[in-house]
Amino acid sequence: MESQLNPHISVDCVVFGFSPNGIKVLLVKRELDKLNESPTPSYDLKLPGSLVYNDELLDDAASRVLKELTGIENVFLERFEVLDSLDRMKNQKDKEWLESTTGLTIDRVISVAYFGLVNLADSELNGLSERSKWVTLESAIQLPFDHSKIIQRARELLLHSAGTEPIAFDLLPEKFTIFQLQQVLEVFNGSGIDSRNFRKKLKTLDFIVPLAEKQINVAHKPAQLYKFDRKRFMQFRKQKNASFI
Amino acid sequence: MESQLNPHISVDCVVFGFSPNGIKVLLVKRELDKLNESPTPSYDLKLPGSLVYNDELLDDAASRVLKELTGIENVFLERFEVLDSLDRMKNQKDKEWLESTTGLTIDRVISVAYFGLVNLADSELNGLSERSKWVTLESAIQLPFDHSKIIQRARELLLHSAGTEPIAFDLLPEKFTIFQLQQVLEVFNGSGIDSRNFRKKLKTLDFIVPLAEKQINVAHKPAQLYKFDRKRFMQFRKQKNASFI
DNA sequence: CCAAAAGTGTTTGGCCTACACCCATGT
DNA sequence: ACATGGGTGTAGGCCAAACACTTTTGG
Repeated sequence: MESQLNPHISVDCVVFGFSPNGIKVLLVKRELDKLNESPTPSYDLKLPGSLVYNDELLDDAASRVLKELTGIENVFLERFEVLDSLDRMKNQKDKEWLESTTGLTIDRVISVAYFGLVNLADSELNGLSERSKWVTLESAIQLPFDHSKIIQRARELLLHSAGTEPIAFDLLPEKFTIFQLQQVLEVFNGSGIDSRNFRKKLKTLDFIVPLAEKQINVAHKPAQLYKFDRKRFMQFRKQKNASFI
Repeated sequence: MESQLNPHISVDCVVFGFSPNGIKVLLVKRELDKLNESPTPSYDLKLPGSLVYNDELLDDAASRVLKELTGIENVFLERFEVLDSLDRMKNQKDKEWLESTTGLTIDRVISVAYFGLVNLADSELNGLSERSKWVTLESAIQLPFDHSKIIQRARELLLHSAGTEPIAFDLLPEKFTIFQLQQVLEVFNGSGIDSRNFRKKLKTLDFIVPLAEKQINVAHKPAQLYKFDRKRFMQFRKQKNASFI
């Protein structure tokens, strides 16, 4: 097993950006110059995704590809789907593009799709590469391969999993207050969580870990800071009716 | 794209067999003679699984492989996991076996795992092939590749979805008694449902429909018969915490 | 009459919900 | 002082769990 690209296995990342204006999705530019040899540079947009190395785990490949293509790192990506249709490359242009960029002969590619969520207000997103772009969900309906379908499925997942998947924590800073967590969950819910009951509930959840630290320089009583323990959450979610809302 | 085996992509099927005594899992014998050239035939057991053809959908591959290796067909198989660790072939014997049976050079294989459920009492299962075998979950703990781990994950899925997916009704006849339903759910649970509470709960569920019919020729008080209304169930499951256990 | 499963009510404890006020800090 | 979010307790309702006996049939 050598460190070379496997021509049959790829990953694709759907990264949603959360902002008060709405939800956007992160795409990357795909250069089409080499194919049609036109004098003017041309491109279209696709999901950040690529083939996987033979000695690479899928999770690692997803993080690597996202970093390489968009500059974004430290996004928690969750595997959610396997794409295996036989007509994924039905557009000859897509196949040629993939062969020209990888230097490999491509017949069939099975793709494992990942899903992530970031806060567009985060300053860390300033490392965004030139070739990547946030677009609205409405404008991501005619993408290469089956990428529009993947985005559609990820969007359904987003709507149905606010209380059972750890997506809320992807929108929060490392250290957050209970109030911040509540605000994010209220956006998913459509608003209306009682703060006293919410705090009581959180005290029983071992994956919300209090830190020996409080807010500073805030114009109110400084709040206790907490962190999210993902491992403990993964245990928690295995229980029968595991919802933290 | 020709009809040949893809050396990087496989499917594995975890088929659980339900019986009043407990749950069993379907394994197939793997001949090891060719490897060690011993005079006495020897084999061990593994999950029914195999490489996928390049022009074959994963779902189709899973059904085909299950049919070919065990003789069982018409089982609803659900995709539930992707296995991608780098040490899936850490046992050299497994790699050699796969290479000798496929005639291919194997480096890395990613496997897509499927899950299915059948009633061991069903007469249709008589087509079971000689080389396949139902074993208890306890005796399936030291299997080749990562098959024990796959079974473990499928078992968790089974437990998690017993009360939220309609899988219990796939094991019951068209007309069933509450006691029969309870027995099925008790096997999923690992046993222990209070019949009085269970009957109370069921009376509130409109998808368990009483028929104008009772048991006949039973050596006890004849029980009311019920049928399962799938459409009403689909409505029911859309609710937030929809579980009928 | 015996075996086997059918069927039926009440009590208890835990959990979720609703609800209102004082606290610490920066401006 | 005042604005802002931080942080706390209690009472009521609902639901799930624990618990035992009588009924109906076939053998």
